[in-house]
Amino acid sequence: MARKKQYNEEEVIEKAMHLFWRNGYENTSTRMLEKEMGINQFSIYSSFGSKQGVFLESLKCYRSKSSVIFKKLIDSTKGVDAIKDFFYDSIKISEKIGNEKGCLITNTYNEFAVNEDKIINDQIKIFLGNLKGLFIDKLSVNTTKDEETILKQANYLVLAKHGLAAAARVNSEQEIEDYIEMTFKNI
Amino acid sequence: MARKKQYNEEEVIEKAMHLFWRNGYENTSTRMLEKEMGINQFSIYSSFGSKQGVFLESLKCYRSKSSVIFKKLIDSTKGVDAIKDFFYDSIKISEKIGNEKGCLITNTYNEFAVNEDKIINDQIKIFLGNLKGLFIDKLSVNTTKDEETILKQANYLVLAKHGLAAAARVNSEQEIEDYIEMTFKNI
DNA sequence: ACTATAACTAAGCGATAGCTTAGAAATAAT
DNA sequence: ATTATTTCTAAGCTATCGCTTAGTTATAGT
Repeated sequence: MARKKQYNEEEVIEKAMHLFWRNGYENTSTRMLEKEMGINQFSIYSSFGSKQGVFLESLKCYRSKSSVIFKKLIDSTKGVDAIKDFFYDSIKISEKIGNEKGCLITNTYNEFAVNEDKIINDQIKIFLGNLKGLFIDKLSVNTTKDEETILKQANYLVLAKHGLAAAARVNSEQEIEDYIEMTFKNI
Repeated sequence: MARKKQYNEEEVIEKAMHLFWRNGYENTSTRMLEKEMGINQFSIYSSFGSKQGVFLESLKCYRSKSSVIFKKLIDSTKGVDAIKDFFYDSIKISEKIGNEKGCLITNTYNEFAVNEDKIINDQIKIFLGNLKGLFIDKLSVNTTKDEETILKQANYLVLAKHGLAAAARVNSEQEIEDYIEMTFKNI
């Protein structure tokens, strides 16, 4: 009964994700989005409601793109080494997904820690909470460790992942490898 | 021959520093600055030239406020333990300086890694370069370590400091202590 | 007391932000 | 072919951004 959409919502969100990844949330304007996504502001707003809506969909897209390495981590029986692999994988997947550096989640965490937007911060908290849960699972493979140690190490690893994402933006491959190896020496 | 300034530039910059610390650079407007600093936009611009000028002076103020713990690190002969003390001190001084959380330098690093403002990024690079140099000095107290190990460990510690600043914003005192202890376990 | 000069206030500048809307264009059902 | 409905384009809305300026007020030197 009516005209069809001339764009695919998943496709344009992927383009938006790259823009947010490169520039951050605040430094991405709706004009930049309409240029990158290839559709008009009207279409953006009718499909996603708001700039925040586009961003939340972009986060969803990011999670879906990186689900491969999460699945690998979940399925692994290697314990701590599975987490170490995950650290290496997370660098590789960033290059693969979009030839971008760092991690969209960490960038968002850093940007919104100061900003405070409840909806987006909740998303990040859920994401990091899940990550910590996964780390706890893998650390628990070693049954000689008590619960307290496991919790400490999981907290440590989540924060180490932040350092890794920061490193990935500017440091060399060798430095990143050094950082990962050093991190797991302490576990 | 003329009227005198009704404000002290150092005093108003300290107020600006707190505002930038809490909100970040982009999320601090000149209207917010004039309210917090207690002076008119005209006065801000005649004293500091631009918003960036106010920020650069705020960074200078931050460095001067935290110089105490840097001096302690420089003067110490305790080697690696001096760096660990510095980690603990940096948490304490953040509370002392302004009852603020995290680290203005790290916040700035995170915000401008995406943004790219050459002058401000240079300031951060200098700051982090100096920090790494200090870490190398202290690690070198242990003469059994080869140069390569020292460089790796210094890089690691600079990145660990990022994780620490992130942790300081949200985590509990106990979690922060755990993180620091874990970081220095194998150094 | 007068004057020159700097610091003050408050209004406003152009640019850009997120978002909306009026009207034209397209299409599935009749 | 007509119609109902949705998508599209392009212009424009209000708010806020960093920054400037016109005009007033205060003060040190004469």
